[in-house]
Amino acid sequence: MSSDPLPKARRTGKATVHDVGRLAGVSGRTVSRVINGEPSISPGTLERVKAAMATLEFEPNMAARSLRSARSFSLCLLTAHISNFYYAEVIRGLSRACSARDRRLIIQECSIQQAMRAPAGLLKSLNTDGCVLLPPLCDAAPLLDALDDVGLSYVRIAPAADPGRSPAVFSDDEAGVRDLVRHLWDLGHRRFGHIAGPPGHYATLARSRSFTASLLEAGAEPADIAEVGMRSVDDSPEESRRLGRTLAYAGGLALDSLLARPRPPTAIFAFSDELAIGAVARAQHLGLSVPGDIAIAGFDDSDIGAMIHPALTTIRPPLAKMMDEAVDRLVAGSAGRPIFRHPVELRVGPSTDPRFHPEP
Amino acid sequence: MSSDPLPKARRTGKATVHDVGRLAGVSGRTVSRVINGEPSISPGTLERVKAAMATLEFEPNMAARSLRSARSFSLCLLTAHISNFYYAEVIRGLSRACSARDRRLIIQECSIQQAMRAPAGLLKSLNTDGCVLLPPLCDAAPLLDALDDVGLSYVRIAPAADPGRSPAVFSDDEAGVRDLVRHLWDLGHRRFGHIAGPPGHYATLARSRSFTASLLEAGAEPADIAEVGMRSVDDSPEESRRLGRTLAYAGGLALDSLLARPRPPTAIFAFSDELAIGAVARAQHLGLSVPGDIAIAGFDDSDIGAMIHPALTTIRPPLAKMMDEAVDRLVAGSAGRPIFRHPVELRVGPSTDPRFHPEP
DNA sequence: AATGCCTATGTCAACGATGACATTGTACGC
DNA sequence: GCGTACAATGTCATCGTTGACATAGGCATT
Repeated sequence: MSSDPLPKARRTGKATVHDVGRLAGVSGRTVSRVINGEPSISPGTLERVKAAMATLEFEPNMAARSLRSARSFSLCLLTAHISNFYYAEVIRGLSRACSARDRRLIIQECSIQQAMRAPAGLLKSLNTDGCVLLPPLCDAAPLLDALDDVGLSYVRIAPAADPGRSPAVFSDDEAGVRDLVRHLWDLGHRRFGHIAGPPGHYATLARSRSFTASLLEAGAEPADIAEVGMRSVDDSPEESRRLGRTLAYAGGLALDSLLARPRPPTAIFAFSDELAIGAVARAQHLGLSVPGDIAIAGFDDSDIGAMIHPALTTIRPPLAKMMDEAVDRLVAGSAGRPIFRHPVELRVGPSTDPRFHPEP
Repeated sequence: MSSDPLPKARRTGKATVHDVGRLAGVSGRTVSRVINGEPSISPGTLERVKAAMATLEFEPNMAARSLRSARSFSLCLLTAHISNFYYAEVIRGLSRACSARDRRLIIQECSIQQAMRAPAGLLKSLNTDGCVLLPPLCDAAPLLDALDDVGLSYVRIAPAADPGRSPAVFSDDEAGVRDLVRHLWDLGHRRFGHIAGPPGHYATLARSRSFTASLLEAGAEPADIAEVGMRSVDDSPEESRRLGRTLAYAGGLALDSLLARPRPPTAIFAFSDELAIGAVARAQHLGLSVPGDIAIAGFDDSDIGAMIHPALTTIRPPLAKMMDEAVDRLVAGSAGRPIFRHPVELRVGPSTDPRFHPEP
């Protein structure tokens, strides 16, 4: 029998730090240091270890890493409802940001109620280093408490108006809405309508307040600023899903009630592209021309808004950058980080601007 | 000093199998058996252990489980491009199916090229028990080889026409297209157009072939069946993303070329809702009434198709069920499982059926 | 009664990386 | 020339669970 300590038969074919170390002429501990980018590795050693890792196609065993270091190297998107409208961009952004930092991205759909019912269970079992919370969960103080309790770090995605505690990544929705108001005003509109978002969300508040404030500032008559809400959104996934299917209809209904006013608006700003699309479809159904008879704008810059006829005027939050910041906060920590309001971009399209599509 | 073996100070506040065992009066090993649902636990023991787990809010340490048992308890959605159109439903379905089986869902965006360039790296580092491969990767034999090489199990999502090797979850696209053809034929249409999907995907082939075959069977003149493709889709995420933004425009261009034919079609079937939406928007831009002048149908039953005006006639694959089967195959294995073609559902809407929306 | 078999449970070590701590070597200051 | 400091690396035990194997008791079979 060889006295040379050959690698023991392992269940997985994978190389371990010790295999790499043996090949590079160092201990496994040193290989570990290289993996973790610890300082005080001599350049020569670094080189040899890296070469050995490449030769053996070494990939660190995440389970062992997690077990020993009590980190999971994964982040979680925790959200009440995965919709079609901007989640693709959110998930894409998170996925890339995670890849870039060598983290896994876990998706967990979970209503506040679920999270509350079994916070210990669900939140602990997530087994993750941190969570990204998307708008539907933004104002959920109890959930944040539960997360604090189990010691999970998190980042909320929120509009700048959000006075909430705790780390958050902000978009400057207010500024975007101001730009939109200027655009509509410059087109000559004087009577305005707003289709508000789901109640209880800071984004709903932020966009609505900014719309009204900007209009007043521009010189609009208070009587010519109308706002209609949509019916309350239950956060259970089933209900949200059902509503996801009908949110556009809610936009249509809201349009109806705006048009029923004595002095109906000529320009409408909807909380989201989804509501705006419903409003556009409803207007078309009523035989109205958009934007000829009524201008309609949304928020999100969803792919879909760009595909309908007429393409929506909308406001684009830089989701990719925001997700990048979110992941960075979770990985690197938020300590001492200044609040940054990610600027949003007004994207003018034919749904408000007649110059885009000459009527046939 | 107490001789009672109190729980040692642990880094995390969490209870371990031993803590639970002590409380329940059994060994940690038995607790482990309960966790894993192993047989041959006496009912009394089972009861006490479960009670102890509840009392201590015990959650098994995933890292330790993974390390010891060489499983990761997580599944991965591996896809080239996360789009807005049906990914929400796919991810929702996977997320729930995973939750139900106590698995984590990891999302990995990854082009074939990326996967090929560093298969060892990327695929190994995924650290997952199995992968769900979505259409853009369906025909990627090299990727499947790479997955086989690293011993990762996987399930493809595919149309039934796909002759590919290996486990897959099938939807019966052909049957759905046949139903659609019957619907269009019954409405009196006799000249047809098809907007084909991205080249090289089995779904493109399946839907296109079934459309033509069903029409011929119904008695259509071969000269009155037109098909136009869309330009080739590169699978790099950047390119896909860019195309994601413009796929609807591709639908519009395709419509133009169908309308330019000597005997233009009166009914059009697009490979996807996304292409169909572009075609509808283009038709409306040209001043055509949908479905008055031209009927347009899609595929996917995306939320968005239901929101535009007119709402799309489309074909609904039961994605939630399919994702459930996919997860089940990965968790429980595919051995001896018969192929099941998930039936799809024709959903008729006003984009083909004039009875839905009386012209104003 | 001895044998075998099965059920229910326990003991022990090991999965692979890393925290805590130890050790060597080298440079620097006085 | 000796102490101190720090850089570079090694040793060892450990994270929490489970695979491999052992054991104790019960029942049936011969």
